[in-house]
Amino acid sequence: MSSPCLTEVFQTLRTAFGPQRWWPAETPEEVVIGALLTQNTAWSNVEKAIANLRCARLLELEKIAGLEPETLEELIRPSGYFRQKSRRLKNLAATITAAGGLEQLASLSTRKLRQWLLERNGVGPETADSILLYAFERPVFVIDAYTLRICQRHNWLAQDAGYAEAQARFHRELKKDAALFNEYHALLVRTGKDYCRPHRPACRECPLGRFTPHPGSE
DNA sequence: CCCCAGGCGTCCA
DNA sequence: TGGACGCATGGG
Repeated sequence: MSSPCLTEVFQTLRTAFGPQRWWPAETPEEVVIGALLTQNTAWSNVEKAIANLRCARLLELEKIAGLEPETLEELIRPSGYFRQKSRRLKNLAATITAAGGLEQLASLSTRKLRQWLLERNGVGPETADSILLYAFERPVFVIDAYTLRICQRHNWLAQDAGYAEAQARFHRELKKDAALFNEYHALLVRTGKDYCRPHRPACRECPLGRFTPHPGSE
């Protein structure tokens, strides 16, 4: 079993953990902001930054686009890399606002929209796909460090598999359903946080234990 | 003290 | 084209 059925994996996680209710945001604009701020950063730190923005009534792209860079830096400081992220978030907010907001961008095809997002400074594949899935509800599977680590550790993917390869596997094998992709990715993050840490053996109670191939069980 | 977190851009061989 | 490196805070 070097290639388990990904639908079966989903059912197992869904039964083990229940619904995850992602993305933890109240509006699509908040998803965009959170997606940028959470890059290589613990979500607990992003929450502090989001709280600062909410408290200042600045949790909107149009308002962020008009802030002084130093002002934004201080608000998002807890989320780390605050100078980079301040510049990138302001640029992204200004570009989206200039384009007429998320509602206007929603008229683009998923392919065009992904391309448009990837052209923004500071927006790579995971950030773009997170925005596509969780802000625009497009059926695009998000690959993150947890997803890659889980798939590699269980030998569902080659050890050197990258973003595109992992995403292709999920797209090939699953029905293109935004609600499914939403829940699936959230469940993989949950699983990774609890059971698939780097440099730590797989935890015994990991619900995915039975999907791990044993030596000689080819 | 250490390592890690829901990445990305740049630089250099 | 691919591997190192910088970016920064906060928690375990």
